[in-house]
Amino acid sequence: MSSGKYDHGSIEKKWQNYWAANKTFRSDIDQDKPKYYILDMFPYPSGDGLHVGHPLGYVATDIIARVKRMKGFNVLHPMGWDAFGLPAERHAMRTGEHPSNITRKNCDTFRRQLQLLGLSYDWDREIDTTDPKYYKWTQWIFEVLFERGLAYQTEAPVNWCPAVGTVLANEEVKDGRYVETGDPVEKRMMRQWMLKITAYAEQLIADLDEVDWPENVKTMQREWIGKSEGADVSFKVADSALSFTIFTTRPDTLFGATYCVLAPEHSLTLQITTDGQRTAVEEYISAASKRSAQDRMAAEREKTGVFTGAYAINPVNDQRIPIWTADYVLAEYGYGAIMAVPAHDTRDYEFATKFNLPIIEVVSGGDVTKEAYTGDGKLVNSGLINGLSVPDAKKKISAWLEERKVGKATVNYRLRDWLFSRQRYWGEPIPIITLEDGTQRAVPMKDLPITLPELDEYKPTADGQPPLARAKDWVNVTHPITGKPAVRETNTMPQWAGSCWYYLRFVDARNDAEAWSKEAERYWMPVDLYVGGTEHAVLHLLYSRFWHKVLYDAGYVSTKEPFLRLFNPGKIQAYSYRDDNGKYYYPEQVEKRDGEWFVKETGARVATQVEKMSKSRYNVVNPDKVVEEQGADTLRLYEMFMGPLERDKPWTEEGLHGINRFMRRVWALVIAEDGALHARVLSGEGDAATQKALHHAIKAVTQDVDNLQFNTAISRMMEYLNVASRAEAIGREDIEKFVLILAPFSPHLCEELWERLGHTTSIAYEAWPTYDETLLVEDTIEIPVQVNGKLRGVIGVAAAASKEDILAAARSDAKVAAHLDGKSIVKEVFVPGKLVGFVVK
RNA sequence: GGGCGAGUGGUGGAAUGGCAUACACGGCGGACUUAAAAUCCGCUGCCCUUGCGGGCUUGAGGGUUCGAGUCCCUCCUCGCCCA
Repeated sequence: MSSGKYDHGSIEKKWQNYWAANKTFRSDIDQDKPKYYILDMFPYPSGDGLHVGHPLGYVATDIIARVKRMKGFNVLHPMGWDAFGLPAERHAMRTGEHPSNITRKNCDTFRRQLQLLGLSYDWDREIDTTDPKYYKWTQWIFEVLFERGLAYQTEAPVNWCPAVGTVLANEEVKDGRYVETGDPVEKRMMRQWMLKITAYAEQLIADLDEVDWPENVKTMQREWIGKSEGADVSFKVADSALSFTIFTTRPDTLFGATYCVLAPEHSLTLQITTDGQRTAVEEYISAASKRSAQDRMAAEREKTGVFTGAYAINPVNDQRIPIWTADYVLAEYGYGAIMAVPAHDTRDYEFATKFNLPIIEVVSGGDVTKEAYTGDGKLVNSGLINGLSVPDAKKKISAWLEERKVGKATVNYRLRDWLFSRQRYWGEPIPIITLEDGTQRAVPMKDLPITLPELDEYKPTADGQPPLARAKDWVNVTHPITGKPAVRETNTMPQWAGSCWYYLRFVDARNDAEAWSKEAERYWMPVDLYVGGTEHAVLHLLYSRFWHKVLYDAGYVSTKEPFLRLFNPGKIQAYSYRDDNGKYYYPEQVEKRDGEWFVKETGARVATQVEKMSKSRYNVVNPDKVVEEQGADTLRLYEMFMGPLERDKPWTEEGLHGINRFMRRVWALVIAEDGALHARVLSGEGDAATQKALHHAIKAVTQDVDNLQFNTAISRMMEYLNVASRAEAIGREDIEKFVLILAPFSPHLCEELWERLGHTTSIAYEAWPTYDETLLVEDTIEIPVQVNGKLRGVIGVAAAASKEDILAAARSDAKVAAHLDGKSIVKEVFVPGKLVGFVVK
């Protein structure tokens, strides 16, 4: 029974069932077709479910995936879950419920919500990073790193969060607190697993030139890696056999070094401290350990520091200069020690001014009595490099240092090795066992995965060991080769691990024999388009590029870079309502009166603002509700119509209704009230204007989709609809072409229309329509006429008219003539097909 | 402090150096309706003008150009990243 009513609910359900039953979007290797791998950054399935902001990028990639299929590409478009994570573990600590239970429930919710949107994923490739069948291979990759010497243990200063009982990565700490929970974080020395990402620093910078990514993301990565060229210089400690090495980007200013600074954590700091200064230095070190790196580096913070009582010998002039310790020098950067040149470094200048240390100018060009001079100039007060420019002085002094064996030119990176272990339960176990003699072995491949043991308690042990240490039977093992007793590693991997390589698993997601087959990797990789938020611009994208390069060097993948093109969608925002006390109200609790907003119940005035959607701001919009009331097609189209994909923009209920109206008008264009095809579709060819609008729309949509400009593509389809709904007759083929170009945007509606137009197979693999350029050519065109740059008239001329005819017509136009009258024309401007201009005096 | 991006009607936004404000929302008026919703039609940047018509307008100010939202310089505001 074909209804005449646009019933989005039944239509969407019908086609979602059809796609699932027919596995319409399943993708298999097909050497005869060009491949297209389009990937969304997979989500962490939180307990809150989706809000309408999440699927913005997913809808965009879905449209591209659908268009590519229609253009004959074999499309790989998968989805999965980045499901390890702290919230599930905290839930487990509170309730004792195993984290996998809550994780499974959350994945089910996310999958259901995504499927409601009609996204054309190949669900047969769904992956879940917490599935042992998946993390078996995460462990395998860790072993690849371990065997290549890229995973090692070290005693490292770490961010320890006592409340959570684990270490945190630097990026998880802001202002001395854990960004997720706000709990305080302190520095602590601990034995930790590290990954040697620094070994790839140079390649990670260099290969950015080969990918089509937004420049700002490339810049962020370059800055994060922070390559700087300079020199290592060795300083002797006066009256002792000790020495220390510093790194400086300005070896040319060595003669201006008036003191040295060791980081509080530097191994020599306490050792060289004189008895008189010991108490002060010890107190200072203790205070510094409580501050975060970001906090310590903050330029606006007042500099602090303590004199150690010791002196260093400047190798270039044998001068004795005091050694201080100060927390603006970080142990993790360079060697944790610097030479200070206050005349030419702003932070040293600030420090020297505060503590009355001497300032010696060695580069001319500024006024060092007022501020540090960091520019170029001629070297002064600098012995053998006097008179040279800064770059020349750098070269000469570096060579001089190298000759005397007191230093050398070096490259330094801000990037540190990646702290890879966490003292948590809900992560991948690190597949390493330690024998009694302390040697460490990777667990043989045949024994992977090492699955997580069941625990009664998910908290760290009383003596501060990770939760896995509670599973005694699990921890104590026999080494499978030597038969000797050994213990398992009780640290787990950070959440980044699973997301580092999931794009590779997708190419062969059900392979139990290997992480992926060579064939599948060669066919599908690299990812042609990767879409996800800028919040992953550095970490996730840097970590996975690192793993990918290791896998490339090990011969497991065939490309140097995993993601060819990257796109960052903006965020969907929403209006929120807040009273003077900062209390938020739901949109349905407030009303607008005379341009101001009030709480309905109390009449209190509230301020409204556009903010990021979040539960705490009472402004999230639930996609389930939108789909129920207006349909998935409306939601999809609205999100694409709101504005440029890369921009942040606010959700409005009115805008959504406007798109729903468009959906209903499209329906009514094709389907009559009785459910049969509309009479206009059945009659004749259609007029030229309607056909022209169609071909304009095809052209625009084709181009705009390539550029991810979905908002303008939709505008053009609306223009077509505006023309077509007035037409008496539209050729059947023409209406089909319109349905075809709209199909990737609103697939359910278009499948239904396609069927009612008499087709028996899915629209998903129908050929993408082409446009006829000759139909777009106008016979007569309107040409604006300017006099002295101001628009004075518009003339209609034949498109083929000559320049002379058009200029004559322009001159004789009544309005134009009035502005030419009594003046002399000094110049005529003629832009074919565009404009005529006169310059008069 | 440095780098990058943005700033256009009441709102979201459109515009290879060439008719600024497409498309949509909202608003106003009308048709249909007992009425409302829905739908359809018309108008809708601002100012002056009864009208005809005229002037102004892309964060501010300058510049290049016959012509600037678009290119260049200075500045302001907001966002992000680095410090």
